[in-house]
Amino acid sequence: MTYNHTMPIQTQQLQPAQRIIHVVKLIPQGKVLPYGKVADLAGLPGRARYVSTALKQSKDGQVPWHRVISASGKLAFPPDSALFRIQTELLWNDNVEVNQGKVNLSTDMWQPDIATLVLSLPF
DNA sequence: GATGTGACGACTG
DNA sequence: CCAGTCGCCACAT
Repeated sequence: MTYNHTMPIQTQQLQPAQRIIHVVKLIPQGKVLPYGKVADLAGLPGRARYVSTALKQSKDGQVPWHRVISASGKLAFPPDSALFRIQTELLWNDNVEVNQGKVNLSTDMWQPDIATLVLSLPF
């Protein structure tokens, strides 16, 4: 079929928040990913804060939200908060060390290869 | 629109 | 390292 500009190109359309959740679900056990990187992989550069918004709204227990951390390697919650303690425990369950509220990004950050992304991202 | 609020991130001292 | 500042962007008021 020849291209007709009157018909829109058919692409897999997922809403931004859905794409964020999709990316977060790809983070393997034992690895973490900063908010900004999640946004990048979701095709939303510069929208790190939107990642936290989307995660907060998704109360789906299937989303490994605890694997998303700040770019500094620190957990994003205040150390005295309940969520901080929960996230710390979930990360330890993943076999990820959390010391002083921080994880070792050089060893524990997810670094997917291009092929994995091409095969995993439906957009 | 204007304004305020974040589970952010880059920069600075 | 850290703490503060500022830019950023989606959302709620």
